[in-house]
Amino acid sequence: MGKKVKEALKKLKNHGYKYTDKREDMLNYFGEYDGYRTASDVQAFMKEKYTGISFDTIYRNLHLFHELGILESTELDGEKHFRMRCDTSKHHHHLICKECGKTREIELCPMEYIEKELKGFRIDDHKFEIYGVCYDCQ
Amino acid sequence: MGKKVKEALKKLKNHGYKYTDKREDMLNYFGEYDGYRTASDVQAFMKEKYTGISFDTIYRNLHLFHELGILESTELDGEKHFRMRCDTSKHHHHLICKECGKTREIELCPMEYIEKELKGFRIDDHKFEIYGVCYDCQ
DNA sequence: AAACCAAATCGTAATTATTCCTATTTACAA
DNA sequence: TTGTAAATAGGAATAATTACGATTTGGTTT
Repeated sequence: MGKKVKEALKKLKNHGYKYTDKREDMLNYFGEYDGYRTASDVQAFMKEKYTGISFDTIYRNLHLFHELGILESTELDGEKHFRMRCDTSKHHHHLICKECGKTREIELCPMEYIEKELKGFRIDDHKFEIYGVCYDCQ
Repeated sequence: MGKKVKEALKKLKNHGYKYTDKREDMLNYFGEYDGYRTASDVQAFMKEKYTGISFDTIYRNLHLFHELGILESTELDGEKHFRMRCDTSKHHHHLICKECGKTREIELCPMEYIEKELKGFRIDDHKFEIYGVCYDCQ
């Protein structure tokens, strides 16, 4: 089990959430995949072992993990995608493969270079993503 | 009627599509709003005049306009948003008000500054958007 | 102006991702 | 071991979007 999964399980416990084998398996799934996965990807994986697993369980846990900062998420083609949170210390953006969801971190954040254009707007959030096809998927 | 709407109607005709009053009204709606609107916004507007207008008509025309480059689109909170295409000549990005959908163009495109990070990826597209609340909505 | 035909529209059903709800089960603390 | 809040199953509900057969209409041709 990866370090991030161990930390995530500890974080769950610290916040008073219970340990379940399903949660551990979901976390391991993300722990072993360096990219974005949809709820439906997770469900497909979980069904192998837990044939009767419910939507509710998948979605509830995804949202919980996201709330706790274990996962980060984005929306691609109308579907939410989740991935294990990158090194939490630094702000970053991603290059995302539309085939496999795998990512590469982008160092540059364009917000640093923008000041004068933001006058009058209250800025809440921003998104910078590059989409394409990674080496392995080409 | 705005210049862009006139051009759009001409473009429809040039591509062999028919003129309809519904299309003209939809185009005028976008022509008069400098920001993003959802299918449901358009529908609400169109229902005022055409009480029985169908989803199909709204969506078909939105997609057609998008295909022809009359509208540009983005996805916010799981919902497609459309706006009249900005000056088609130059690549740009947007500051988007989450309240009213109105936009401000951003001059800077971060892609210019990124080269070394893209190796091995085939780049198809990118998204740079800033979200917040505009002056009028605050 | 009448006829014709492809395009446009209506009305509604189907689809997809997601959320919600209630009854039941389970983790784990006392 | 027992109590209880959390977690889950199973399925219904919602929301945005797409699909499709039947009908109507714009615009061209006769």
